[in-house]
Parts: sequence; C-alpha cells; structure tokens
Amino acid sequence: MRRATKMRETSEARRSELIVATLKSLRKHGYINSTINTISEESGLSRGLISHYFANKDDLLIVAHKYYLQNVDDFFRHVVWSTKSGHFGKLFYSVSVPFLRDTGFEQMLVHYFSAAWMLPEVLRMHRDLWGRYRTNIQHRISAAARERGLVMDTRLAAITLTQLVDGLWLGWVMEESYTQEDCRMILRKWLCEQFHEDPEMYPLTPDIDLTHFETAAPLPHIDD
Amino acid sequence: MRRATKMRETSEARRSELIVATLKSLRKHGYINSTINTISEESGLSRGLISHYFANKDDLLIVAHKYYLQNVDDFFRHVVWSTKSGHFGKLFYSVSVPFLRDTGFEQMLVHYFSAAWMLPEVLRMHRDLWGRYRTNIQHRISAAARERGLVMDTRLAAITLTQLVDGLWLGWVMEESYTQEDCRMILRKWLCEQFHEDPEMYPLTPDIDLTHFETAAPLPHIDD
Amino acid sequence: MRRATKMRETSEARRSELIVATLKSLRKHGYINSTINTISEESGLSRGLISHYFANKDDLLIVAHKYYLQNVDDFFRHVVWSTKSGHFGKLFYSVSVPFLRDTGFEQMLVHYFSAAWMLPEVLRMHRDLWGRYRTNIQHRISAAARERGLVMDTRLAAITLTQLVDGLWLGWVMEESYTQEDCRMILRKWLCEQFHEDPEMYPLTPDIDLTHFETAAPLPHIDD
Amino acid sequence: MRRATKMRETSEARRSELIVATLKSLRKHGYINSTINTISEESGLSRGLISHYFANKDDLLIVAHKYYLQNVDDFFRHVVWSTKSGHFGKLFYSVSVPFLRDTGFEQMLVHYFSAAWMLPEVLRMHRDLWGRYRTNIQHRISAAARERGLVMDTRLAAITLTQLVDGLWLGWVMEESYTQEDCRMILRKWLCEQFHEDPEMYPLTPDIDLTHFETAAPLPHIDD
DNA sequence: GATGAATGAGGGTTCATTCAT
DNA sequence: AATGAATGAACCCTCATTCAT
Repeated sequence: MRRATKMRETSEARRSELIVATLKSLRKHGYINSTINTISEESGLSRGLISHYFANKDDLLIVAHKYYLQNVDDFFRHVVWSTKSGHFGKLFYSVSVPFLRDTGFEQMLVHYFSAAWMLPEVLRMHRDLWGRYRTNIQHRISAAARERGLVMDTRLAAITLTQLVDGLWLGWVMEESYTQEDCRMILRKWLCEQFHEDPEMYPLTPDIDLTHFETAAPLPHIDD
Repeated sequence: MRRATKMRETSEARRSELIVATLKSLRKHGYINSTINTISEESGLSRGLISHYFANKDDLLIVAHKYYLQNVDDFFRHVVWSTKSGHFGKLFYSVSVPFLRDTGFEQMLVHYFSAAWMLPEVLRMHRDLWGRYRTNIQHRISAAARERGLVMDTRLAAITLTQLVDGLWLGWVMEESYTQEDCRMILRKWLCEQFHEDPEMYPLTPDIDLTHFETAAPLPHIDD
Repeated sequence: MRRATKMRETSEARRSELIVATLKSLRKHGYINSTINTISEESGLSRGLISHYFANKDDLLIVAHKYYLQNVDDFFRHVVWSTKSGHFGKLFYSVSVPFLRDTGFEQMLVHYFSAAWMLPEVLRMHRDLWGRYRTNIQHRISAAARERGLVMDTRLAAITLTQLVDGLWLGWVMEESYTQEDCRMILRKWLCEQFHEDPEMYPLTPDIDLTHFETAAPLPHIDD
Repeated sequence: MRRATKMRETSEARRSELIVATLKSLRKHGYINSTINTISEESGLSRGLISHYFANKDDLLIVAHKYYLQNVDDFFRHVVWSTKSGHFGKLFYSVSVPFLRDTGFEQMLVHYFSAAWMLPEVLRMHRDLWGRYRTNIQHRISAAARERGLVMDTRLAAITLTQLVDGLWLGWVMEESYTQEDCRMILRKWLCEQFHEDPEMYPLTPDIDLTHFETAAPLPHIDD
C-alpha cells in the first residue's frame, strides 16, 4: 500500500511535470508550434510517455488549460480572501487580479481563445469560468450598491466591469503600450465613479503577499 | 492593351476569390485547421493556384487579414462620416462600430490574435491599426471635452474606451451571453457619464445605411 | 512564300533562343534546378512557348544537348582543318581541342553524363559521338604510325589517348587543381613518347583563330 | 546497458539499411529520380523513418556518398596492403583498383559528379579524396623513380596517371565499349614505359583475394 | 504565334500516434 | 513505467503541362 501510494504520487508528479512542460512549450513556441516533441523536450521525458498519461495531444492541451485556469482562480481567491477591506475594496482588488502579477503565461491565453473553437471542452471551460467570475462580480456590485443605497443595473454594470478588465488585459498582452498600473488605475476610476468613492482611499496595490498562495496548480518561475 | 487590362482584372478577381475563401476557411475551420486544401476547396480553385497568386500560405494569411482589416476600417469610416451629429455623437457611434453589424467573421479575429505571435507582420498590422484607432478616439475625446470645458486624462480615457470596446467585443464573441445592443448601451452610458450627456438624446442605432458602404474589400454574405 | 520563309526563320530563331536559354539555365542553375521557369526567364519568352516548340522538357534537354555537341564537334573540325601540319600535328591538336577554349559550359556536360542514364537518347548521342571521335583518333594514330614505320596496338592506343583526354577534362572540371595548359602538355608528352617526336617542335597552342569558326550552333558569350 | 547497446546497434543497422537502400535507388533510378519514396521502397521501411535518422534528403545523400567512398577507399587500402611487391608493383595495382571489381555501383558515381554542383559537401568530399589519391600516387611515382634513378616531373606524371585512370573509368562506365582488362593493360603499358619495366613481370590481376576485405561500409551484392 | 492562368501529381518534411522492448 | 523506433497521413510547395484567350 505504501508502494501504491508512492506510485500514485509519482504518477501524479509525472502528470504535473508534463502539464507544466506543456504550458512552458505553449509559452515559448506558441500554440501551433507546440508539438509532442517540444513538450517532451521541455519536460525531459520521452514522447511516448505522454500517451501513457493522456489520451492524446488535445487531452493534454485541455488538461493543461484547466491547470492554468486553476492557478488563475486560486490566485483570485487568494487576493480576495487576503484583502482586508469592505465590499468595495474587495471588489476593486478582485477585478485588479489580472494586473497584480506577471506570470509570463498571459499571452498563452490568447492561443486558447483561438483553440476554444476547435476544442469544445476548452470553450466550455472558458464560458464556465468567465460566467462564474461575472456572477461573482455582479454579486459584489450588488452588495456595494446596497451598502451605499445606490440603484443600478447590476447586470450591465457587471458586464461593463468584467469586459473592461478583459479588454484591458487583451490590449496589454497584444499591444504592450500601457502598463498594468494603468489598468488598475482605470478600474479604480470607473469603480469610484460608480460608487462615489475616493480613489485616494484605495492604493493601487493591495497590502498582501502576491507571490505566495495556496494552489494545487503552481506555475513555474520564468526568467527570460 | 484591352486584353492586358482584362487579364489583370481577372487576376485581381482571382486573388480576391482566394482571399475571401481564406477568410471563409478561417471562419469555418479556425487557424490551425485552415490548410491549403480547405482554402482551395472553399474557393473551388486548385491548390496550385494559391502559389500562383501568393508567395506562400503565410503570405496569403497576412494578405487576407489585411483585407479583413481594410473592410473593418472602411466600415468605421463609413459610420463616422455618414453620421450627422456633433463631436460627441460621432465619438459614440465610432466606438459602437463593432456592434453595428454581424458579418459572421468576428470569431476569426480571435484566431488572428493567436496567429499574430507566429506571424510578426500580423502583429505589426494589429498594433498599427489598434494604435491608430486609439489615437483617433483620443482626439475625439479631447475635442468633446474641450467643447464642454471638461478636463480629463485623455490618454487613460482613450485606453478605457477602446479597451472597453475590445473587452465587450471579446466577451460577445467568446461567450455569446449578451447582445450587441447591450454593448452599445454600455458604451453610451460610460460616454454620457464622462461628458454629462443625456443618453436619451443618442439613439443606440445611428440613422444611416449600415449594409452598403464603399470598400475595396467586400465581405461575402454568410448564411449558416 | 516570302512570308512563309520569314515565318520559318522566325520560328527557327525562337527555337534557337530557347535552346541557348536552356544551356544558360543548365550552366547557371545546374541540371535539377533548371526548370521550365528558369529557362523561360533566361530566354525572356513565356513558359507556354516551350511546349509550342518542343514536345516536352526532356525533348528540349535532348535537343539542347545535341546543339551543344554540335558546337563541340564543329570546333573540333575547325581546329583539325585549320591546323597546317602533318598527321602527327593534327593528331596532337585534335586531342587538345577540349583544352583550347573555355566556353563556360564544360561543367554542364557532367550533368548530361548523369542524365544520360535517364534519357536513353542522350546516352545514344554520347556513345555515338564518343565512338566516332575514338575511331577518328584511331585512324590518325594509324596514319602517324604508318608514316614512321611504327607498329602499335592502335585500338588500345586510341582508348588510351581519348580516355586520357576525358580524364584530364573531368579532373579539370571537377577539381580545378590544374590548368588547360597542363593538359595539353601531358597530351603532347604522351604523343611524342609514342611517336618519338620532339615536343619542342609542337607549340602548345596552334597558330589558328580559336574564337571564330563556322557552326550552326553558336554558344553565347558568358561573362560572369 | 545491454539494452542500450542493443538498441544502438539496431539503430546503426537501420541507418545502414537506409544508406544502402539509397545507393541502390541512386543506382537504379539515378539522382533526380531518386526520391524519398524510391528509397523507402528500396529499403522496405517507411518514408517517415528517413527523417528519423537523417536531417533531410540531402543529408542522406551526402552520408550515402561518404559511405560509398569509404568502401572504395577501404578496397584501395586492401589492394595496396595485400599486394606483395615493390614500389612499382604497388603503384601499378593501386591505380588498377577501379578495374579489379565490378560492384554495380560505378554508374552511380556519375550521378554524384553531377550532384556535387548542387551539394557543396559532396564536391568537397570529392576534391578531398581525389586530391589525397593523387598525392598518394605522386609519392609512389617519386619512390619508384628514385629507385631507378629516373628524373621526371612527378606532378605532371601523377596528373597523367590519375586522370588516365579516371578517363578509362568514365569511358568504361559510359560507353561499355572496352573491358576492365583493357584498362589494366593500358595502365601497365604506360607505367612500364615510364619506368622501363617489363610488362610480363606484372600480371594484370594481383594474386590476392579481391572479394573479401575489411570495411565498415560493405556494399550489397547486386544481381540484376 | 504567343501568353500565362490553371491544374494536379508528386516532391520533401512534420508530427501525433502506436507498439515492441 | 518508460522508451524511442516506426508508421503513415497530412502538411506546404514545386513544377511540367494544358488550354482558353
């Protein structure tokens, strides 16, 4: 039994190694240029092993995407939970999440947007996560509005906010013509206008540890 | 000479056919699954002919993207020029452009966002056009603000507006959980808030012909 | 009738242009890299025209080879006929022929040696011309030997001489490590040894015009 | 380790199979008509495997040529080392080498002469080996001349001898109008004349085993 | 007679996948 | 569990040839 457990751990470790290698390869070579070869080279494991752990390449890509989204989600939770502030502050920091770190894997998401139309599972995952995020944001908007006795179309407000985040993120990745700080400033401005808050009260960077957080899907450190 | 002219016209027609077929193929099969085969099938022409008109597949993809962006740009000009209204109205309708028609090719752009990282020319074109758009929008924002004696950070405002557009567009394409009208309403709301205008004064749909406009890059009608 | 004649001349001129362009292309791009395209570019005529004058590419290559061999043969005759000397002198200069000019097309022959095994007609032509040369040389050897009252195996002598020529030519083309003058010196030495002649009596270069001679297959001047 | 060694041996065996199949294909179809298809058919292995063992087709062709030249070189060494005779005898048999066996691959060399102008590495190998051969021959000529107190231009003599060999070989391959024995007789005659030796003293065929010799590059037996 | 648009077979190469070891 | 040799389909591209103009 000890051995079986050990084996399972090893197996899981192997799976993770392959998943992380996949993300690295996607990041380095792009989507179409990521092959079984580049992935196995990145992992230091053999090509054949991939078939051992994953049904096929698509499966691996899907699982890798799930892994990446898991990390994003865990970071989101971490930021929201760690932040000591009221509804409004939590709302602000929760939408700032994409602009509070630079993992080096941001660009990769664009490839998955494209791949989503070839891999239905990826599209499903995307819509699921994005939908949950928007619902979550909409609830926070409702709470902050109720707190202030404000009336607003929370559905449209949530769409506005989440898509402003998405648009800022997309432009930041694609154009590299403005900074993450610009993004946070823009988001704070919009939120403060909506909720009649004073921007000065909310520092652009939350006072929490942004580098360490609990996640079952750690991303490798990239230094190039 | 008549003949030469005729021949050249024919040639141009063939080029266009191949370009449009490429866009159709990209739309239907996505980037990675669009091959010389799918394109030639879509066009009804032979595989070899593609090499006759384009240096290689990448060249064709780049030219096709240029063609598509040309159409988008021409539609943008059409909307802005046709609209009879002041600075503010023109600003509103110019950012509403992506939500004033549904060509069926919107999803294709996502594939090009991904392809941009493999084809530097595509990235260059993207950044060039997006940059020019944002500059254009920033000028309009300045003009509208000046008109009203308002002071604002036009750079951040332009980023906010263009990226709100991009984000709304991205979510609309990827999630299909809200409408183009939602998008226009959101944009109108943000603009009216910034410029203290009354939304009721600006109908969501401009009173112009949205289906016919001059362009050297017409898109085919899609019905599936 | 005048017109018909004119037309025919024009046709023949076109054929020649294409043939010469073929030789130029073979020289410049080598055998495998010479395509209908490179040939038509070299000739300044259209691709389609080649099919008008030649059955197919192989036909053109064969005719071009015939053309080249014709030129070589005509130069051979020119040298032999122009030289004012006895049997021995004529023999010497006739075998020196390959080393009395540098047309720039020598290397091309190597490609035809290879092509001969794919194009039976080329092999036939090669064997025919080489056979006639050797017979011719053998006759001259016989005559020179008879003149001097020498007895020798003229068959083996002819093989020796013609193949020494071929070998010198091949090495000169392939290795570029010795000169045409070396070749003529070697041939003179061998001949003088066989016929007890004094090399000093026979200058390495015959006193004739080596650049102008009658031929139906003129080669273009190469200057690169 | 046993397995690794076994695997490596297997790999090397596959490489050799592909190389030999390449030589066979070149022999049968010539240079231009030898394709990945003909080679894989000749080997009985799949097309894809070639890319597994060789960088590309050119690489395979170059390696195959190297292999063939290795065999030729090893046979040369074998003949020279096995022959029990003085400087002169060794010289005679060393130049007779091309006419002491018929592997069935002679014609193939003509294709490589042509290919050399497309594949610089092949030209380099050719010039290297031919250069070394001539130097070797020149040394033997010097030694034999010194032995007899003869004075001669050893450079020209070496060129004469090696190119007589090449020319005889070329004519033998291309024309098939004389025999290998003719060639050996011609070479013996020339050598004996130069060194005042009696041909009768040197049998045309050396008294050694011509079919078995050590080589890392064995050629297959051809029977068609 | 002359053109070059159009074809499609076949070229080399890549790559996900299988499978014997 | 792990390897990498082996496969073959599909990729992009080249090219000789055909044919409408």
